[in-house]
Amino acid sequence: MTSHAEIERVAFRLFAEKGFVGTTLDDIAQAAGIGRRTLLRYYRSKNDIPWGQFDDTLDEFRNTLHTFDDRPLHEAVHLAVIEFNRFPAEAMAEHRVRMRLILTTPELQAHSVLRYADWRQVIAEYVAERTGSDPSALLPQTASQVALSLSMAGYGEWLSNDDTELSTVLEQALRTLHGYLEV
Amino acid sequence: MTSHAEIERVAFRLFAEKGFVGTTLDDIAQAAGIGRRTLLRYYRSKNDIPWGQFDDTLDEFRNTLHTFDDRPLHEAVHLAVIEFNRFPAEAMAEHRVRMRLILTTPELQAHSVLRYADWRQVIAEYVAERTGSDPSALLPQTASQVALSLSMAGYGEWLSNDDTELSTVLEQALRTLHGYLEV
DNA sequence: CACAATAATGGCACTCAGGGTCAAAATGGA
DNA sequence: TCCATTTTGACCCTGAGTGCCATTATTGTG
Repeated sequence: MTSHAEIERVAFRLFAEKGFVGTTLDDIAQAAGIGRRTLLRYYRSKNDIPWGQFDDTLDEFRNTLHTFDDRPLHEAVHLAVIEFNRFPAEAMAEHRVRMRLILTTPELQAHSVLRYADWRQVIAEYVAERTGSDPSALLPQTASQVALSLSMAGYGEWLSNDDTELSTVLEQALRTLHGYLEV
Repeated sequence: MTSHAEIERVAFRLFAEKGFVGTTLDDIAQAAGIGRRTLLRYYRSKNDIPWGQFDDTLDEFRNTLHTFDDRPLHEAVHLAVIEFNRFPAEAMAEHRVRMRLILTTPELQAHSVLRYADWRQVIAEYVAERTGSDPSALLPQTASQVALSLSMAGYGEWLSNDDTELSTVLEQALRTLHGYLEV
């Protein structure tokens, strides 16, 4: 019996050994004891393997946003982003490995915008709903783009300091933006 | 004699006819009267073809930034971004086609982060220089990420309204961010 | 003008990602 | 146990991208 968890365990081991590019789908399939064709049914592409079940978390993200309906809009988004990036302590080590791979491998960096497009859409829809506008309008799009850019800046900082907290750097990124825009 | 301009003219015609994905490198090479191998020496990849000589514009961008050394930091970046996106009136139609292709084709959307990485780096280095910090520090990274996110939001708006000015929407995007963060 | 050095070209063969098709195998009721 | 429905993986194909190398410009020099 094969599972996503098992495949990812095997894949990450190979990525660590031979690098993402240096690992072929055949390598992963063989190491996982399944056919290459089957592997590509579990994941839409090689680039999607490191993302695991990311899409499944978006529903929860949507709910989290509505948790903050009573807060000012920008604050609601900010708090929800922080909440989205909260993981149990024992999962942080794995999350670091995963995100370091994604954010340092050019192929995966590129692919990430496609995965984050849905994430941004969740924010855009929330902002649109609260402002009575269309998700494609300038405010929802700007808010979601900026939310992503702050997350990226935060993650970069987080990955370069092993002893920082994700929630802390995301907070710092927002404060940094405030300082940058006002001074 | 083949030139980048000639190749791109041929390529964009084919992209318009058969779509980006539906056009093969063989199609382009054949239509341009060159070998596929040669085409891949002119452009690092199929994804790079729509970008033309983008990298060459970065030196000018760097200079433009220093034009605004006497302005507040965030203003200097903002003005330079607008200046970077100024094109002669007769070039705007082509620029629209180019950017619409890039921003609506998933493969090219993904690839764009790799191309924009160098653009962001120019901003990060400028901000680092003016604040006496490292380009990889949080402020330079945040500033460059946000500058890109505002540009993306602006371009989205620009592409959806044929009669808007690029400089206008970029201005609007920044004002929208201010409004979003303060209200 | 001729000739040598250097650069550009494109043909060939190869690896790898990804997708379509289909028969075999596993699964899960009735 | 038998039938129906997924799941699997083997096979084959296309297309991007790379290394290698012989051929063909191009350019500089006498």
